[in-house]
Amino acid sequence: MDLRHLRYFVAVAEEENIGRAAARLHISQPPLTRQIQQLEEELGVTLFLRTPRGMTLTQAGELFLEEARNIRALVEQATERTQRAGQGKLGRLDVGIFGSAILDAIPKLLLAFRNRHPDVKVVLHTMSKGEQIEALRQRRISVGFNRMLAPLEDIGVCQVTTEGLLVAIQADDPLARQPVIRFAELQQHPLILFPTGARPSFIDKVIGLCSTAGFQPTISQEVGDAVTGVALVASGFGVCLVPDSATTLQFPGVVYRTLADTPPNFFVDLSCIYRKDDQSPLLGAFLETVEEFKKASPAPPRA
Amino acid sequence: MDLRHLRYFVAVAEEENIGRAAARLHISQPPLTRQIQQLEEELGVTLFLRTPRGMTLTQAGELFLEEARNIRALVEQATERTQRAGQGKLGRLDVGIFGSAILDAIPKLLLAFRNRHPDVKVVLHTMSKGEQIEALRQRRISVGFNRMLAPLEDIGVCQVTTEGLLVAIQADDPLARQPVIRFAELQQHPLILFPTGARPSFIDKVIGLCSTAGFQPTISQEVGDAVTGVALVASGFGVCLVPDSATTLQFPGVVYRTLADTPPNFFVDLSCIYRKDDQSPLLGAFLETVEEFKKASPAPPRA
DNA sequence: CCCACTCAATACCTCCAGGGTATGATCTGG
DNA sequence: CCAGATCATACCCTGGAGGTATTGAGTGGG
Repeated sequence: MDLRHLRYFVAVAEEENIGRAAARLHISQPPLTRQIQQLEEELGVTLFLRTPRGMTLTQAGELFLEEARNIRALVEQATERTQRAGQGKLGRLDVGIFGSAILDAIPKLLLAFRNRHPDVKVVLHTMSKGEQIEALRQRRISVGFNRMLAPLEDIGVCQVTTEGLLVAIQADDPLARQPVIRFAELQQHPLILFPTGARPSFIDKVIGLCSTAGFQPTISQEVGDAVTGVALVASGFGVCLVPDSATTLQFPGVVYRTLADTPPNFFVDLSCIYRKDDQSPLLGAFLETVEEFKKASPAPPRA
Repeated sequence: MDLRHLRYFVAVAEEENIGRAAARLHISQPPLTRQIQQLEEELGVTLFLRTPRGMTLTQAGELFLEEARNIRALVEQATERTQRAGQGKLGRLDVGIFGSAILDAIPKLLLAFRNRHPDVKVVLHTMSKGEQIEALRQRRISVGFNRMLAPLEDIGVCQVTTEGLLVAIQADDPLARQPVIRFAELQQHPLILFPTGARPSFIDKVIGLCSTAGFQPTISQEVGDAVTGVALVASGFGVCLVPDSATTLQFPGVVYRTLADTPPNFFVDLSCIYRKDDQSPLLGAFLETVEEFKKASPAPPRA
């Protein structure tokens, strides 16, 4: 049996006349007759009563008509759904993120993606940079988000945003009175650094900035993410250098100040990573959305 | 697309290897490769990732695999169900019956049919002899049950049972003291006759018997069916001649007595009727059951 | 009562597509 | 670097789907 048989059968059942059904199917009458006979023979069941006025369904034929319609509808639906899946409009995308990156860009990006592809289920997994790469290689995620990603053989990188640097400082600190702080002025303040974990990381960037400014920083504490860092600032552990987006974290007793003299072209990047060999249309659609997002976002701020 | 494509696709998806799948399908490898390519082209979707180790499904392929399995299962089920319907093992059989025929044979017969064909829904419609024939012609029923059916051009008849004749009489009637009553002894008793409606009927048979016995009966009342007739006997309206099976009707104050001298070969028949041109396997199966039933039943009693 | 009409069925032909064999291209593991 | 595995390509062949012409059967109107 063949889907063609079902199509023909339904046509004949609906027209109750082989000639008209053949016309509807854009074939001639004799092949249609044969196909129907073939179908009946294969099933071993008489589906139609031949009357001088045409064909009428038997009880078994009535039943088979229902089934045939179901099957055809299911086939239609299957192709439609599969095509949507093939275009990255249907399916599931596993995304690795790290704690404090959820602050600004990622939610907006994911929202944009959801709007474009409402039937894609996006599943977020919080994991560190190293875990993300491992998970990519094991195909447990398709995309990861992180900062300071070194290029790798099998992993592609796509920069999502660049941000400038701010300093989070206690509101009652004398320096907080200045609208802009010079880097060297931080020398006497103990630094809270993040994230712990795989190096190189944001930590190294901050330490590098200090040496450029001519001093060795006093490290007060290393913490996992920006949120914890700013919380420690509120508690008086010191100051903390954070990306622009951290300003969405409003802590009582903490203010953010611009740094006057970060080097030109300095920025904190947020990138997403993916398998270079991943041809999945879902990944393609996602990276497309990332590109759109970069275009729509304001140009990277320069310190 | 074709059911063949689905079968091939499922095999490849399960084997994850075109060569093995081809072996399983009893075809050679190249045609299978082509069929898969064709399927992908038609859908416009990459279903498999070609790796040096074989084929693995893409996300869209995974989805299509599910759908393909569903479709194939549905096709299987459809053919199976249709075949059962074609063998008269599945479907619906509308049966016309008349009130008091439900007494003995019909329930047993329907029970036997239900046991043989548990998935056939038997729908009973109470209707008179004339209505049954009309309903057969309009295909509203497929089988009718009645007595004294004259053969017709388009309607086939099949005798189900033959029964002897009894007389229902008040228990305190003097005649009731005899175990056997001769027909002529009924001469003084008013008769309750049934059924009203289309002639010839059981009524004519009873009147004929009376004339044979040499008297003109006094007609007390004509009623619709045996149940009502026996009820009137209980109320003292007279006596009522009924088929054997009426003894299942136990009314207080009514007894049944054998008639000593009904003519040889006399019987009350119960037959079923059907369209001669009805080729439905359901009808065939039903008539088969009727034949079985007749064989299994005791030979027709002779008065 | 017969002829014209309507359908389905049959006979026969053509051609494409599905299947086969042989071979190529590519990657991997010893 | 070679042997083996795996998918892809090239090419041929045959069965079957579709086409045309015709027959067969049953119906209704004149």
